[in-house]
Amino acid sequence: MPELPEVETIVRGLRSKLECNRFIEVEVYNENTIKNPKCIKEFKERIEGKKIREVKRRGKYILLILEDLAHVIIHLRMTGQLIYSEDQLNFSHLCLSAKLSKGYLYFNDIRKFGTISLLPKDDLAKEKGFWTLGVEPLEESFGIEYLKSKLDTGRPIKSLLLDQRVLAGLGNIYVDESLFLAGISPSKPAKTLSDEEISKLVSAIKFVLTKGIENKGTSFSDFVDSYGDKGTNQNFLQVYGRGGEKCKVCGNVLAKDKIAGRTTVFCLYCQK
DNA sequence: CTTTAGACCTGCTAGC
DNA sequence: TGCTAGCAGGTCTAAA
Repeated sequence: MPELPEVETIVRGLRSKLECNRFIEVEVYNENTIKNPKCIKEFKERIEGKKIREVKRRGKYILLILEDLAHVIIHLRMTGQLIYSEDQLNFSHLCLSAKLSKGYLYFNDIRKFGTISLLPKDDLAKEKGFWTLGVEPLEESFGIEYLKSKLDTGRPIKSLLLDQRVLAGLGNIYVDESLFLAGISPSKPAKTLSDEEISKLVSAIKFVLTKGIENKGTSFSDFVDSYGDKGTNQNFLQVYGRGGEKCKVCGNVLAKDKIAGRTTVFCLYCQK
């Protein structure tokens, strides 16, 4: 579920609650959630008692940086939820709970794909997906020049945009939305994009992500922020989840196809 | 280098 | 009403 705007929404909600808070006691209910260290006992020993110094987002990862600079690296995958509460709560798919010096932190995950790693700051390369992330699409380092430097391939542009080593944080929703807004077909080979298309695409990505954050994320089914509230961005989607319905711009029926292994919705007339 | 299928899990929905 | 196939925001691996 969560792409960059959803993860950013969660992080913004957690920041004031977690920074300077402290892990008192951690319970793990699903051992597979903990990737590193492999041993749950060791995980608990290394996190309990530690103060949280900083809460950050990088791509779709949530980072809790502890006082000893060790990183708790959390990935929500499809259905993970990270919820803070002053009071104790119950969840139906709880994977981990933490009693803090003030309040409680819960990791709830229906499909149990989500992962948590705890790594010393010199060992972050062990979390490979995290370590190899590309640039942040909302930062200045992402611009026309950067995108152009990555386009020398025959891969479909959608596949490139989903590649976290190129751009950190885009997923199926925001890629489809960005390509629609830029008027580019998702299957168009990356190397055939014109300068004008590259420029439009950069703007579209930044716009779509910024709006997603303003709307506090897209809640298609499971996404909730750190307080358990839904976002509103689903009300503004142009193409995602609308296959077979009418294009909001030209009125033609939106196409649905499998591209880069993912369901892709686009307009044959508006996207070339 | 690239794409694709399968794996990891559970729940929801469309269709019979 | 009830069952089943197919699908879902993600990523990793193995195989072609």
